Amino acid sequence: MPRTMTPALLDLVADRFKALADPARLRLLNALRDGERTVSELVEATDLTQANTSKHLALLHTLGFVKRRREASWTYYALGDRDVLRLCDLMCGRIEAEVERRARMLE
Amino acid sequence: MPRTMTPALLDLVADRFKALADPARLRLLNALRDGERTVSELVEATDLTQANTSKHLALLHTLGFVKRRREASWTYYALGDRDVLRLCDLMCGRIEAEVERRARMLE
DNA sequence: TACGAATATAACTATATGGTTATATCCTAG
DNA sequence: CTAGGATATAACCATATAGTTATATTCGTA
Repeated sequence: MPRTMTPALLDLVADRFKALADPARLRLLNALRDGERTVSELVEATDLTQANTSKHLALLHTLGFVKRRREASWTYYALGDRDVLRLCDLMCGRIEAEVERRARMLE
Repeated sequence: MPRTMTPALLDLVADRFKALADPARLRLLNALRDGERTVSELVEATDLTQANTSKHLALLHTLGFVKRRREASWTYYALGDRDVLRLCDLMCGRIEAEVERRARMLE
């Protein structure tokens, strides 16, 4: 975080964290782990409705978390870059640490 | 992100991203960059109301993003660990990259 | 051209949550 | 033990948004 966090920059950062702050969107990103998928494949993989899936994907795309490629009548989505998973991994690491800390307190 | 993202784990991750998905809380974390601060100092630094500040700090504390220490009638808050800023830096890095990409497209 | 599959969007509702005001709690001084 | 400062909590309202249903769009094909 740069020292000079203007209110505008703070809003941008907050918006991006907000995009990751939803279980449905995290499921979608996780489903893209192994490569690109069509919307229908993502619907299948995540158990979300088609409309809901499209809406979430649109948001993730706007913020660059996923990229897309049209081919015939399908849209293939893929992770935007490696940062996405790195962010999630960092968060998971925190949770693991927390769980361990709690386990140790119960010993 | 581990391969097996159970719904419960997804909720935990989402909750943590949600904590960072608010400009007011980001301001508080940023204000803690250089070390611990009392609540009143944070109120002063962020222009939030006292009640609002306390509420946000309570949430950040629950999730381990800040730690606190009571001394006399003051509560000193500090960053929970280095991950917090690392997460924000990653996000800022994404934004910078995005801005640059856009600038290049206008050339 | 008309149809159907794949995807996107619009309108709506219900819920979650950020900010405020008011009050409670905790601590120290006198 | 009372007063006052520092912090936390409660109750409330207004807004934002996730999910749904319905419809629009886009594209290949009969």
